[in-house]
Amino acid sequence: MGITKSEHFTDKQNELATLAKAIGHPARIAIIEHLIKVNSCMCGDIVNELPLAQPTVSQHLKELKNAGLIKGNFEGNAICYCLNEEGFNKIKDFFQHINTYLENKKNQCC
Amino acid sequence: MGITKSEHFTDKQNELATLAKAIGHPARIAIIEHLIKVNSCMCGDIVNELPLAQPTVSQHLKELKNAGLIKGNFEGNAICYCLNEEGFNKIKDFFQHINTYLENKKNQCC
DNA sequence: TATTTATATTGCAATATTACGATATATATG
DNA sequence: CATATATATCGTAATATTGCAATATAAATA
Repeated sequence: MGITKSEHFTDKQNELATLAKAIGHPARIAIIEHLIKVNSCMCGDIVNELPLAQPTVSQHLKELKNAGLIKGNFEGNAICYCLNEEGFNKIKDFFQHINTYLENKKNQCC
Repeated sequence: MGITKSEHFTDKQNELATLAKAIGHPARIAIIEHLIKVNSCMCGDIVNELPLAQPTVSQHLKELKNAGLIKGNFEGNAICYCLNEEGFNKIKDFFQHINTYLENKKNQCC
């Protein structure tokens, strides 16, 4: 059906899924990596950096913004984007939990 | 178009996107969390744990397996699933990179 | 205010994902 | 081998995502 039954899962699970899903596209990975590289930049720079049309990039930026992974400020008539710490902090705990588990695990069946 | 132009991105970017996408569903988050909680378990336990039909769960398990995030072994006539360290290690570096950046960043526009 | 520049939104076609009933397959055991 | 149990696959409907051309909007400046 293409419709996720999110009402059956916890808020935390849905939130993590939303964050991971937002990261789950190569164009959005590329945007995140570019923002790390240059610290912050104009939206137009990202459009030039990616092999996608401007409306497509705008859409990807919107998804990252909605997920809380980036934020943008008007700077003149352009918009300056950069990473949003809040969003990444939410995922951090999840992966730390997993890593701690993986480092200490024993007696697995596989 | 619903078709990701993966040929325009690096292998690394596509790989990370695939991993994040696999995590990007609450049912698959629930599966990962359950496997951490019980260390390893029969496929049937996961089916009982989730509010989804058996074929749907089977499909989610397949996606996690294809992404390299879980693995399964036959144990009698059932299958024992557990986390696959390899997959999670690939994401780990990405997030560590981001976290290191976020902890040291300065002079952002936003 | 008119123009330019930068970004967002709309509308739509192509493709992907989610979900599940029905069914197939694989293993264990009688 | 027949049956039971566990899991996977198939087929299909509903919905979501991706991508872009066309267009709208917002801010700066002439």
